[in-house]
Amino acid sequence: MTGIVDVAARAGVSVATVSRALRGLPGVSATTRQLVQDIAAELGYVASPSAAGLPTGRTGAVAVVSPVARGWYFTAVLEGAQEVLAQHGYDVLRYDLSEVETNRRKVFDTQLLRKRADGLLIMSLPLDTDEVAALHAMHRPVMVVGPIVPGISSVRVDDVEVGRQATRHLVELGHRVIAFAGGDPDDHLGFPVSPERRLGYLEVLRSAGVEPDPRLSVPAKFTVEAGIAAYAELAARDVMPTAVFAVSDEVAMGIIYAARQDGVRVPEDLSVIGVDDHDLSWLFGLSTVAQDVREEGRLAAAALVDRLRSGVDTEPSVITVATKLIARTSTAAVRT
Amino acid sequence: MTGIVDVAARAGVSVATVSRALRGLPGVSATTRQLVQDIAAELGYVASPSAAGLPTGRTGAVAVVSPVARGWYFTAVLEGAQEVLAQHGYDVLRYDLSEVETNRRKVFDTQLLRKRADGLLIMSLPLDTDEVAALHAMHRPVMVVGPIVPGISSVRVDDVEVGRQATRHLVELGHRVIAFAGGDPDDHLGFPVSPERRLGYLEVLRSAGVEPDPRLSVPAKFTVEAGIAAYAELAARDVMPTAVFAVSDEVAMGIIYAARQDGVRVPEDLSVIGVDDHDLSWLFGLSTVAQDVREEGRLAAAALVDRLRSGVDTEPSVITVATKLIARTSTAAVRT
DNA sequence: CTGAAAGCGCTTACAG
DNA sequence: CTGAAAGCGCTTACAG
Repeated sequence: MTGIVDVAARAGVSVATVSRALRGLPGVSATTRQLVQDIAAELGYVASPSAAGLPTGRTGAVAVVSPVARGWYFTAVLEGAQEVLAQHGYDVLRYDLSEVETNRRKVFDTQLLRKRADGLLIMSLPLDTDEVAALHAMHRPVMVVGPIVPGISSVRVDDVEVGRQATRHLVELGHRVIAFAGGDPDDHLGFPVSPERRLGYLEVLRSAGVEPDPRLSVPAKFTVEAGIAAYAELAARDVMPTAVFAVSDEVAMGIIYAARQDGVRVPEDLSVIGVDDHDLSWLFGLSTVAQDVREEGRLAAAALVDRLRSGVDTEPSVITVATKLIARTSTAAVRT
Repeated sequence: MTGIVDVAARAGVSVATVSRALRGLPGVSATTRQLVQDIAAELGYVASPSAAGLPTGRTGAVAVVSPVARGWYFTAVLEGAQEVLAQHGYDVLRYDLSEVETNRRKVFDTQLLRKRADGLLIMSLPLDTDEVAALHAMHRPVMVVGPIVPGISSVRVDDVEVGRQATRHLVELGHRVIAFAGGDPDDHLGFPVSPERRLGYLEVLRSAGVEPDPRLSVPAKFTVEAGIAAYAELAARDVMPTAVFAVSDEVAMGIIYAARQDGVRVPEDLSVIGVDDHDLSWLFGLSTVAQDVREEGRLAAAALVDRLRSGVDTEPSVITVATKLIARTSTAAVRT
């Protein structure tokens, strides 16, 4: 394998000069630099990250952590992040927390990740106090996309506003009996997305003069199956809504599916709106509050790269990305 | 940051002993090993991969390469692969080739990846001769999932059989005028998936006594949009099929969408079958030839780990994963 | 079973 | 502008 000494020998200079020339460091004559670059290219030489990382402490890699391996949202964030990380020459190390406890410990093992990656991009993960402390102890730049975590920079959407946008759309269509599907009763870590979206929902309802009916709130995690279950739950209660605001598009898809199975027409009998603008949402004609998740990934990665470059650990910042209502055919004016 | 010398000092042994004890190497007394392990745990010590990698040449990471950053198929393979890679302690380095030429060169830059990763998992990528040569020159274990590449081990499904299974299902439902949507006219690299699925289609058609009509074959890449375009193309021709075999579920979704927009009922007027069993296929009632993509990822990763462990570069092997017809509601008996 | 020491391939003060 | 040399934190023959 070609090493720096091969390049140095061939170029008739020292390895120090090769190192400087190739990394664009000052103090190398233009001629020498050109020569070294040419020879490196000819030999196909690339510095070994392991070897370069030893003296510098830098790995040239960024770890991207998500709670589960898949899901539309996480892959979209990853795609955006990877795009800008690659542009800046960073490799992407991917971790997920699906084999829960083991991985979680592994990821928050200060030492491990610190030795593997220069920075950390964490997706939408409820973090407990210890974990936040571990993250700080890592002394590496960290960005989270999703929730606001005290002391850590993040890219997020305004979830209360998301709830307002969705509910306002339904209210403007004349709906007054509006259900909310979202929030996980098992979630003891206080993942705030669902509660905040619900807050916006409650707020708009009240300002429309509607007193929220607790029977119209049903729990649902962020899956299609949860949407199906939420519809069943709703149908079993003694008040039927004319519209439902689902916490995500996947939940909305489940609700639409279950409603149709149940002989309920969407949107004639029931309007359904989701959140995200999932890749396939348009296929369902799903109205939604769209967020540009790839862009969130890009912004987070860009901010991370900035901090990696500058070396200064700036004040935690919060970037809020705008969301936008997209009305399609799953919502319609209430029938009178 | 805690290093091996800290552990050694605290345990009152040499760094060599710490190294051996922690890696489970023989030649360490049980007492010493226990002591060292305890102290390492207490200090939260983890060996630096960079430092460990220098003398050994091993990085502890596997690179997973896909042609594009997303898509249901690729994320499913990644999920499966990551699962077993993580179990065996390998980190996952993720690359995609979306910023085409640059990245492609980067990935197939023998030296770079060789210095970054111990092994390579390549997804469904048409590889040209030079690239295959580069892969071999890397002298690292390589697995591909998807196509068969000469001289490289792979995990794949039998795409001709996939074509047979789908077409046989339609033939058994009485269909005789069956279209095929798939194959990319721009694909000059000869990516064989579509052609092979088409081969199975032609074969079953002929053995049912039907002479394939070239007007019933329309091109389509692996996207929903391509499915919509394929339907339009089909509808514009002067022979209308009673069924269509789409090269993937996403293409099938597009066809169903476009057909319904066009006032054509599925399955009453048109039966549609896809391939994959995409996560959301059941929502569309889509009949499909299912492949267990996560399992393909797992198998590929397991084979890779085997070769990484054994060190011997075994003969290229090909693992074929079975596919299975799932009949749902997008296909029905032909109307008489 | 254990340790001293060389070496992996780079980077970075320090001299010149 | 350039080079000699120390050092990054490990692993691995080699001795004992």
